Amino acid sequence: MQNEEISTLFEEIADMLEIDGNGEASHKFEIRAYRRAALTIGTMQKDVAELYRKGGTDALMGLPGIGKGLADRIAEFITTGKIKKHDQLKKKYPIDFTELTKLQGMGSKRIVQLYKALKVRNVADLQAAVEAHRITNLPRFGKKSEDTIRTSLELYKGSSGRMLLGTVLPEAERLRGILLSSGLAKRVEIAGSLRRMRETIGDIDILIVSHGAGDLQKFVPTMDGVTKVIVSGPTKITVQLSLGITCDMRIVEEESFGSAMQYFTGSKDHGVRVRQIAIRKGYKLSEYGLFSRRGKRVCGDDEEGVYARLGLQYVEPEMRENRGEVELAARGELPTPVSIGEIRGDLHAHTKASDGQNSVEEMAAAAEALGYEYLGISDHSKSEFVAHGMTDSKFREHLKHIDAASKKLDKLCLLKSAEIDILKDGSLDLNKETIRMMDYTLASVHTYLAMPKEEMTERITRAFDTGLVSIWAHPTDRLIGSRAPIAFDFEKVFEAAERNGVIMEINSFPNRLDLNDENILRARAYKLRFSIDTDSHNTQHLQLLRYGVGTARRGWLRKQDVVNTLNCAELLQQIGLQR
DNA sequence: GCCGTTTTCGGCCCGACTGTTTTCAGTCG
Repeated sequence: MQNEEISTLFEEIADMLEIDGNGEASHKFEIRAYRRAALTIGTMQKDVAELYRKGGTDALMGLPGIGKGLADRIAEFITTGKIKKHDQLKKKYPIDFTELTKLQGMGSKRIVQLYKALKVRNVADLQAAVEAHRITNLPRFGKKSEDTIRTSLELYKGSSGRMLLGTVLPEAERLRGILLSSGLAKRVEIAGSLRRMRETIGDIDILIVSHGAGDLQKFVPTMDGVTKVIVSGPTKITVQLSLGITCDMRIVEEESFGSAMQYFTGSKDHGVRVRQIAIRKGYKLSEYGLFSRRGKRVCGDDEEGVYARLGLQYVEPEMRENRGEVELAARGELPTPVSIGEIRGDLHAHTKASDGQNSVEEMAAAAEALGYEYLGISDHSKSEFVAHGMTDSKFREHLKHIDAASKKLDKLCLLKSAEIDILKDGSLDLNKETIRMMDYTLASVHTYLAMPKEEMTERITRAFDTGLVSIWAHPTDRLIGSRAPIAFDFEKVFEAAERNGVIMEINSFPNRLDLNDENILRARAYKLRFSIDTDSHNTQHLQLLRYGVGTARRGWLRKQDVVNTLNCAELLQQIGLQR
């Protein structure tokens, strides 16, 4: 799948244009167009190349932010593997913008300044320059800048080598599809951390039951997206993908498919615990099966059988992290995690009224197509200037519009909401009268993220104590690999949420996944409920829900812990402002 | 370079913060 590559190229073109054509007014907007398109392509879950093959550039122009010019560029990449404009700019600026811009405090201007002064082309060069203290003396840089860059480098290193779940899973599914339709494989399944829905992925693991390993060894290198073969044997083929990640394909026998899935899904620690239990019960468990002491295969063709034979409840992949799940499974006390089919609606979605890319009506149609009962429209409040946040008066008009749009729908119910900024002092960014017109509210912190822990705790609890917050959106504000979570006292904040009935959001956006699994597990100690939302900014984003559901399952949340498994009437009764 | 119930031109993502300056460039949301 080439979505990520196209998105990256567009981002880089934007970065390079930023320094290339200074001054001209039209330029600014061209840059913005490239960035908008990069976001659209980078977050859509469908294969953009397939969309092009089926519908040509016309189909591409149906995507938000893609017009004639950008559609042509996308087509150019799909057919030739390059974008001429990108190549030309890159010749002028041979710099790894993609990686360098991931560092906080580094924009295209500073990157180019460092390139011109110190020949910094990539993250490694930058690291060397920081260590040699060569940055401090540059014009408009100083001690503080060097420190900021050093901190960013540390955050970067902590996440490097891994890619976002939301980037890798669609690619793994595409590869699975190719293998299945090749006629060479009877069965193909995704295993590893992808199956466990970890927030970042180091490599793709795919298990295959084949009709003949020889053919697969010949076929795999020809697959679209495979750039290099690293290992190729009868049971294991490792390849490099153009996505920038490796893929391990293991060819296993049908009779040991279940035990292989169990083994290769992991986690390592979970596997160790399960194998300890096997030993205690007089078995030996490996990827080839569950064997008796005398070496006789007892089972292995399906995973459920392996767990059952060991006297364990089946453990869902997302829960296999050795966080006590094996012990609970042995006692038959494992909670059943919420599943995606139980979700009846999405409570966090933006529209053109603020920074979304689709209209209320378009978002509603997309939600209806997913079979949802309700969709909460939650646009930004006025402090979110960049996001076209709305003033109180604009909001009232907007809420009326939502009501009118809802009346025209057969099945779907549109809910009136807002994503209201929690201001610096803990007050809300809209007045009470406006808020009272809504069905429920989301509140979130978007500014002053570096606030000290005590102040931030005070700010958040004060917002909760207004009694006007239904859902706390993307609670920690972290961005995976690029922004650390805000600092607050979990105990005090969760207690404040408890006494005000504030629901914790699990934001499904791939670079957020916030709350994350660990924080959900912490929050479970309180009487709190959760809402799994997408934070959609266009119709495509509604598809991102599965990442939030995966995260919720990693946090052991059950159906009854998640408010958007309720039907519309129950939901409004329980979370609405008029409760 | 995109977009349109003010539609084929002329808008569009502006303001605060930070660190560096001595009047502001760069980054972020």
